Amino acid sequence: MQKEVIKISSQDNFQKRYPGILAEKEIQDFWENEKIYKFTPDKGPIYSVDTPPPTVSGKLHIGHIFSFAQAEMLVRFRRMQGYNVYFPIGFDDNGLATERLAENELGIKPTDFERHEFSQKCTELAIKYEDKFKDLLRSMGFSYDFDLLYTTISEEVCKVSQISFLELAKNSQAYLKESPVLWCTFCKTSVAQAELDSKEVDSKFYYVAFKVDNEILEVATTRPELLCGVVCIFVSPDDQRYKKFIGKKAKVPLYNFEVPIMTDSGVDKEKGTGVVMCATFGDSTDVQWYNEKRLPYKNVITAHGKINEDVEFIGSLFVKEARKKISSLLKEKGLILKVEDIVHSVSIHERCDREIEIINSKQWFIDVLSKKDELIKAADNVNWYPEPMKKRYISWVKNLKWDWCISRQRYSGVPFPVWYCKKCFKPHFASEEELPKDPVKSPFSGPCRNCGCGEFTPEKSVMDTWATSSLTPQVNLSKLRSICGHSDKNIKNIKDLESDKFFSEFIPMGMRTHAHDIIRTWSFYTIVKSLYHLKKAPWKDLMICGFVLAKKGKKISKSKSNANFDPVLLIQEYTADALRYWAAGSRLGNDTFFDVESMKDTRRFITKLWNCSKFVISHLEDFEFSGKPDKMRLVDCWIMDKINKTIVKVSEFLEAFEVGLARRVIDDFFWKDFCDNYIEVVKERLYQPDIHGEDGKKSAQYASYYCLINILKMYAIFTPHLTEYIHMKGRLERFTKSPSIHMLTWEKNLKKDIDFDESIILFGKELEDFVSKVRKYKSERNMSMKAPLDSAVIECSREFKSYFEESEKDLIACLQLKKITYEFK
RNA sequence: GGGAGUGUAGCUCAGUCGGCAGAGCACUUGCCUUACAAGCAAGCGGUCACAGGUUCGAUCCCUGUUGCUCCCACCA
Repeated sequence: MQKEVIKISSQDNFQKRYPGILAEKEIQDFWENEKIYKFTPDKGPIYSVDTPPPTVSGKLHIGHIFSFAQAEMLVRFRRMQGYNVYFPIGFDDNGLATERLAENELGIKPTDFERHEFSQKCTELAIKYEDKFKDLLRSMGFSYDFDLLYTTISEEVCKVSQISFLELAKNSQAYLKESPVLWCTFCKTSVAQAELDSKEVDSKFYYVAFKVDNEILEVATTRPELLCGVVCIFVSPDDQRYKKFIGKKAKVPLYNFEVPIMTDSGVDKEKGTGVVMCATFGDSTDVQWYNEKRLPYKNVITAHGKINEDVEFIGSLFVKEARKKISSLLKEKGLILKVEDIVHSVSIHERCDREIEIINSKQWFIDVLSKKDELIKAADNVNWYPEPMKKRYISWVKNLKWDWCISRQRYSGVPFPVWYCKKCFKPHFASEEELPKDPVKSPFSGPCRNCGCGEFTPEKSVMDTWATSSLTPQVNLSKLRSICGHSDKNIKNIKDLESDKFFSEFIPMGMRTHAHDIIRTWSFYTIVKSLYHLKKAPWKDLMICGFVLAKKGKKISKSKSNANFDPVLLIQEYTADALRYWAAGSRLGNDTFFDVESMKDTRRFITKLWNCSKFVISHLEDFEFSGKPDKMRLVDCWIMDKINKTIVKVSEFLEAFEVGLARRVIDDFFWKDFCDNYIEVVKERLYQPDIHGEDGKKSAQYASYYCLINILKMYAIFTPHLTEYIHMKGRLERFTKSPSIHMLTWEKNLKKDIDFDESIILFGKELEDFVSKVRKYKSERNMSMKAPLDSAVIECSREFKSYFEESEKDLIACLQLKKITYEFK
């Protein structure tokens, strides 16, 4: 038999069930209308947050939601500590990812347009997606101030990015150089080391016969198509087998030109035949040798991934066709001694998964290799949460092999404000006043400062998108200045900001947050830029979140196979608060799984908090919140001390960015101590003041209100809609004097071991044990919890007897006892 | 090959700065109890990866082994 709906009070605003998604919509509108999260510069000390601008490449997935949610909880915590939180959002809408989106969605090719036309189409498309992103972020209850929004393709951001470039170029920290670069022949652009992935591929080891005088020197290679580009042969210096060849010349098969045989300790005697051919360029070792040994350069592979047309046998063929052709030619001539099937890993471009080549090309670089030590030291100026993530950064920096190539032969991106003299090729830069500048659209005026020539070609490359997003602290600073009415006109150098009054307050920013996959890009590049420009750390704290993995241990990507993880649908089905509560379920930095089953837990929580609040609030009708009553019952003192202790513990975890551990502590208190024990024990005192006295009711009202409001405040960072809805519908504004739960501050000055009476917390423990013992007795006998018992024995410490006596009436009522007797432990 | 994390109940994960091993889910049993059956109470369930060492005592500290995950290197 189901119970009838119980009427709580005449003014009851509480539906039987929390209305979920409807409530969330109502609350989001309320926040927006009341501008609850609006940033106002002069409201107090600023706590600024550098949030990751998501790449506009289609959809936001559950992984974004997971890490964004964890970070946002921290932001809410800071806000409720009284900080004036600067919490912006940006979108990264320039770069290859957005180009790909435009190509796929609009069915267009960049080569069919002028650069700025194609770029324009990308931007228009990006705006469409950004609106969707915004809707989703809003519907998650993320408390950004959308007025602080920036996009990386915008003029203001372009300007910051170009200023950075000019300044680095001026200081020779950015330089133009023709040299071997990592090159994607599919995307037809240079890329940086950070954009490489690797992949295991099936391949073949060809054992090829080189001739030295009249002897055969066997060389194993996976890339016989590069024979025409061989510039040297290397053997290990202590390899006895080949001692006699050192210093001689080897004749390259098919092509019959001669190359020197040299030694290098990097050669692995065990691998292949222990003889390596060095071509320009098969891999990064070739580049290293080319640089170290000053080897000649032979142009084999073109930007389009074909063999140079002048090459005999394989000219104009794609690399893989060329490989086939060369290997069959070698076979025909009996120059292949053996072919071995192998699996080896190759570098691929993260955007297209195609194999990377190394070609000679003129590009802009930012020097990082010569500053490795400083960059490693710079890691110490930031607090890494969790700490071990710092090691990933350090190992990345240690292993860097390439300066940061920042020019991309692409379309959508920040242009380089540079023109080159047609005659002497000297680069000429735009002046800071005219930024942002697209040199393709506006010609350079004035003669060449080197040769006097009047003709120039614009730099057609655009910048790596990270060259811009590495400046988000500066972008945010610039935004702050502009909303404060300070123009950026006088800012010619990023360094000029140093004298700015906002600079010292804003930089380093309070915290940066992102998932661990972009340590080598976003963290690293931002640290590079701030080391060069600002000479200080970009942020104080760096919070690094984990990933959401699909069940198989696979990364969830944007691919369709993971459509059941679509956040929009999940919010519809389970509410944003449910997703948020789930997101707070794991430790910082740890990867997690998403399983719809886990949504059951969160639904259970939401119902519980709703019902608990309903109960407490229904007993506050005649409650006046005017300080602590004189006579507080001990049980009430206990629960208040217990929640104070909980607040301290939760704050400690949040200070360490551990939202998951923090939530667990609140859950324990809320569910066990407060709901299952405290409320049950004081219930009758609230219902029956005629039996238990008006002061007993007042004491219970005070304690239960105090706990409820603090429970709501703590949960407000996790489930902001639910807690706000309770605050609103429960008319808690009567007591809090605040329109929103999110404008309240957490209890302050609760310091560990100062504000609590430890003995009363021990008493509470014994009280809980006693309640549990009686319940167990009834449960074991299949009795109803309501069934009366003639007597029960409290086994307690002697010192707590008087405490228990004071609480006897509560216990008798709660447990339906007739008599209580005591025994001492 | 180098490094980091991790291995605790069927599942997901806490925890112990060395002292009887914890939660939620799942499962079993019972219970309508003036908030909540989307609930409550109780129960079942563990060689704390393995092997040594330190210790009165080790799941925790140390050494080694091993499984898994990730980062980096490996690309001839």
